[in-house]
Amino acid sequence: MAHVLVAPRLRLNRDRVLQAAVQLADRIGIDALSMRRLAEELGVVPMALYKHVANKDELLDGMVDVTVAEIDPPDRDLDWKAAVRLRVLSARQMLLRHPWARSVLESRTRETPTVLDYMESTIGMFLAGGFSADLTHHVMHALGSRMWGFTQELFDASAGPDRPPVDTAAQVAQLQAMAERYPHILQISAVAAHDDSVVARGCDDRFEFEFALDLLLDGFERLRDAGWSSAASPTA
Amino acid sequence: MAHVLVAPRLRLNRDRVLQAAVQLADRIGIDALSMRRLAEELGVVPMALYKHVANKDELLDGMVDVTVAEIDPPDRDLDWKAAVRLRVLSARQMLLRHPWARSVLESRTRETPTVLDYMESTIGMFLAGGFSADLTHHVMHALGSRMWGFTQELFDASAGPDRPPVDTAAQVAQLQAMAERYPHILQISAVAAHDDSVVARGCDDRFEFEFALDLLLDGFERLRDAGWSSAASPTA
DNA sequence: ACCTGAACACCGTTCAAGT
DNA sequence: ACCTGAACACCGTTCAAGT
Repeated sequence: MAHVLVAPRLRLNRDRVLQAAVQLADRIGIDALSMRRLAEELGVVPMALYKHVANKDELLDGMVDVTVAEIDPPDRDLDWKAAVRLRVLSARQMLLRHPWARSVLESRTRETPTVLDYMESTIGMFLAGGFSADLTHHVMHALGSRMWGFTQELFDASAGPDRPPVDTAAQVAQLQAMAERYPHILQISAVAAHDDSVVARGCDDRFEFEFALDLLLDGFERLRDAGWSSAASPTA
Repeated sequence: MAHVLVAPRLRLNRDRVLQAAVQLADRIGIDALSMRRLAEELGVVPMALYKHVANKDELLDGMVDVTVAEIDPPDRDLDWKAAVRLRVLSARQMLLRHPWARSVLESRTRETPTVLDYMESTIGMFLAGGFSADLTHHVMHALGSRMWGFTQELFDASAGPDRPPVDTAAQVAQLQAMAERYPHILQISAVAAHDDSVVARGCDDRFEFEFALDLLLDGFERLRDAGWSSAASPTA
């Protein structure tokens, strides 16, 4: 097979395994990435991988490390708000390059050094911006996965299976049924329908992401300026 | 086996299959839930399930429907903010009952009627509260998965495998290493350390959730009162 | 030190057959 | 109409053996 010729039995090591796994996931998706498939890709028997990663879980942890390390380091010349904003958007760019990384990042519970480094420097941006440790703690929680450049979108059409093509008559009938049962959904979808596609298409993902991010950052700033403390919080 | 005696061959139907799947997932977790295991639970051969759900994906969609239907309907006597708040917290309660539902909800891309109903009525709360369709659209995106009562927490310790118990000497050494490399992480963790456990424990999940939720709701209100429109948005 | 072969205990799903 | 049996093409991982 082709890949045996392309990769003629270089000695494996952990890094080669992780790099190959990331590239393979980029190409065939995370569901199709199995230890067996990865081994085949490397021209090696499945068990050979287990010398370099303990098991599949550790492989996934390693793949997270590779991708998180791609996120730009903080820009020290910017104020906290611009710095956080830019960095989160850099994380988002990384996720656009590795679409599978989101779900893997979500399912990980192991704190690898690379992930801790990322959190450490992000926390540092808030502290340097005059946030108390108390407020920074809650702000980091509020940021949550947005720190990694993603949020759960309502329906990520691109992540799903391709819809079967629907003929125009059926589409019209479907819309009429929708209009009756889900008038509000149609109403707010129409706002975003810049082009011909009628429902839940053409939302500007970047706009939505920055809208929520800026709403949060503005809220954080307001709390900081008001001298917010969890002890005096109205919701406590 | 016990379950054969307990469930002596009632005729299966889609609803019995879904209910059994939800209960089984509550008990053994979503990873352990297989078509084969579920069939065994129902005292039936695996293939018998395929008469009632097309495949595993449809089973998961059905399980989402069952749990989403448990979320309280909107309280019409409350103003929009209190109503949204209460409902999202009700969703959160449902997720505490069915911890597996979060990841399944995240991975679904099919809009089932139950899920659409939930979105429809949530959108309705904002529209009734005087939000424009335009703003409601973006507000729903900003809410994102928080609408379902969850957010990605930084490290969900409870979701991970049990940590091996560490002896005190090793723990002290580990803390010293952390203090050197991750001073900021330690600093904001200390704030939340109410009890003896030292790092990343004892965060009040409900407090964190409401902190971020209220921050967003307040931000939404501010934009509404300012007559926000995406056409005039500074980030556009 | 690194890789292999054969095996184990699982998956989801199809197809043809039973009642 | 509903359930079964046998089979297919996959998984992750262990263990003992090869070089």
